[in-house]
Amino acid sequence: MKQVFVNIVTIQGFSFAFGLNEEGIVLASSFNPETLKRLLKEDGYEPMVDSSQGRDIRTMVEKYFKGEKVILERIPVLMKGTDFQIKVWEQTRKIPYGKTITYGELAKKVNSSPRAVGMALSRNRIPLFIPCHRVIGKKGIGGFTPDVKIKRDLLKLEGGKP
DNA sequence: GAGTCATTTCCAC
DNA sequence: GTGGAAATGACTC
Repeated sequence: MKQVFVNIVTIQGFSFAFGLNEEGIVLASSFNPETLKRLLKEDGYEPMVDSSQGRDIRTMVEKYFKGEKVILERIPVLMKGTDFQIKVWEQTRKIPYGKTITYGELAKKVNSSPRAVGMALSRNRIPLFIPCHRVIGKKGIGGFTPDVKIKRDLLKLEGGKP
């Protein structure tokens, strides 16, 4: 059983946790530390809360929640999923900070349908590092797992709009 | 405005 | 296995 270093960041009312391996690659993240640990265990990892690892990533995450512009897409992550899901996630990572696109636009990029895109995004195990909160509906914010409220907060954080 | 179909995955039967 | 539903949206009547 492989060990995974888990960092938990609690700041500005957010509670965010991520797990990384010895190489510093992010394996999973979640807005609920318990959910993250469960995810890692289901994947055959042994989560170990140890903030001595991944300090640079935690610093970036903390800055991000304080409203600073941080390039999270240069952090290495492990994308595990179907070909289609990975394609959608890669496109999602290309969305710049503070910008949003619709499910329809993203669907066009991968030659698919908005519905399928939403499904792929809901299977995203690495929120924030894959900025799925920047993908919104054309007529409404769309959805978010586990809670749409988090998505709204993140967009407010990036856009600075009330 | 309401109904229908497209595309991919998950869940319950 | 199969059928319905889900982070939607575009098209038709």
